[in-house]
Amino acid sequence: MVPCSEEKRELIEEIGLNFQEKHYFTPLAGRIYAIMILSRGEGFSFEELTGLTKASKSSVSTNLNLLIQLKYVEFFTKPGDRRRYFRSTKNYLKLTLNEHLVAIEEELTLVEKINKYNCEHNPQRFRKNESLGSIFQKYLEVQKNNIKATLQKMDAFHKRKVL
Amino acid sequence: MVPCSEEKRELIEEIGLNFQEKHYFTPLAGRIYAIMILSRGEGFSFEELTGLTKASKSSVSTNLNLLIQLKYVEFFTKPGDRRRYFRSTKNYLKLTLNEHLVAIEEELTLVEKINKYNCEHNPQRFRKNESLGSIFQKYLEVQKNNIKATLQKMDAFHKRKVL
DNA sequence: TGATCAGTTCGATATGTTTCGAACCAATTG
DNA sequence: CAATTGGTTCGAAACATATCGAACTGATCA
Repeated sequence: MVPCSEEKRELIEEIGLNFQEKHYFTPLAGRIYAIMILSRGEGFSFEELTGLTKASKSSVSTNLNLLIQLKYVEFFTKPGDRRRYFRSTKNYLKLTLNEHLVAIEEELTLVEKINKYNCEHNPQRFRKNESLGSIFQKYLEVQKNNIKATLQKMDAFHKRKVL
Repeated sequence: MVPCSEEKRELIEEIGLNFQEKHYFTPLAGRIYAIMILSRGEGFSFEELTGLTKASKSSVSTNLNLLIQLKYVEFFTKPGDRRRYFRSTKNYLKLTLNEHLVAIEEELTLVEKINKYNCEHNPQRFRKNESLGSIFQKYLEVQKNNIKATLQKMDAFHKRKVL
C-alpha cells in the first residue's frame, strides 16, 4: 500500500478525467499521467504505479507504453538498479497546444467543405449564413495564430533555458 | 429508399464523425445532424430520416430527441399534416463557440489547480515551470477573449437581421 | 543452476454504449 | 369501431473498450 493523501487522490481522479475527455486517454492512463504531473519529477517505479493506481501489472504496462509512445511519458534508469523510473515529459503544454492546433485546422477544413457544398447545392441557405460563417472562420484563424505564436514563444523559452 | 448522391453520403459520414469526436454525439446523431446541415433548411420528416440513415425508428427517435434537448435540432409542423419536420437550429456556430468556451475555462481552472498543488508540494518543479505555465495561461486567456468577442459579434449580427 | 525480479503478452472477463425489434400509445381516417 | 399513421418506450442483442489473471521472457542474483 503506497501512501497518498486524500487531497492528492481526488486531484488525480479529477485530472485523470480531464485527460480522458480531452486527450482520449483510458481512465488508467489518465490516472497514471496525473500522478506524474503532481510530483517532483523524480520518477515512479513500476510497482509504485501499480500500488498507487491499484491496477494490475498488465494494465499498467500497456497504458504506460501507450503514454510513452505518445510522448507524454519518458523513463530513465539509475546505476545499479534494474528498474525503470517513469515520469512525465516536460512538453505537456506543447503537446496540448499541438492538439488544439490540429483540432482547429480540422474544424476549419470541415467548415469550408460544408460551405462549399451548400454554396453549390443550397445557395439560398448559404447566402443567409455567409457572413455568420465568415465571422466564425475569422475566429478560427485568430485562434490558430494565437496557438502558433504561443508555440514559438515556448520554443524560444526552451532555447534560452538550454543555453 | 430515399435518394441521396454518393458525394453527399460521404460528406455526411465525415461530418458525422467530426460531431462524434468533438461534440460527443453517437454515430447516428452525427449522421442525422449532418444531413440537416447539408440541406436547404425545409426540414425532414421522421420517415425520411429513417430512410436516409437506414436506422430503426427507435434509434432515430431517441437520437432526434437528444439533439432537440441539446438545442441542435428543432421541429415545426405544417397545417393539415400530422408529421413533424425536423431541421437544424441556426445557432450551431454559437453552440460550438460556447462549447469551446467551457472547454477553455475548464482547462484554465485545472491548470491553476495543478500549479497550486505543485507550488505547495513540489516547489522546485513549480518554479522551473512557472514561466512556461504563465505563457500557457496567457494563451488560454487570449483564446477565451477571442471567443467572447466573437460571440458578441454574432449577437450583434443576429439583432441587425431581426430588425 | 534454480530462484527472483521487472516487466510483457495474450486470451478471458467485465463494463459500457449503440442500435434494434417488438410492443405500445395517441391521434386520425375510413 | 377497426385500421393506419407517426412516433415513443424498453428490454435484448450487438459491438466496442478497459481491465485482469496467468503464463511467459530475459536479466540478475544466490
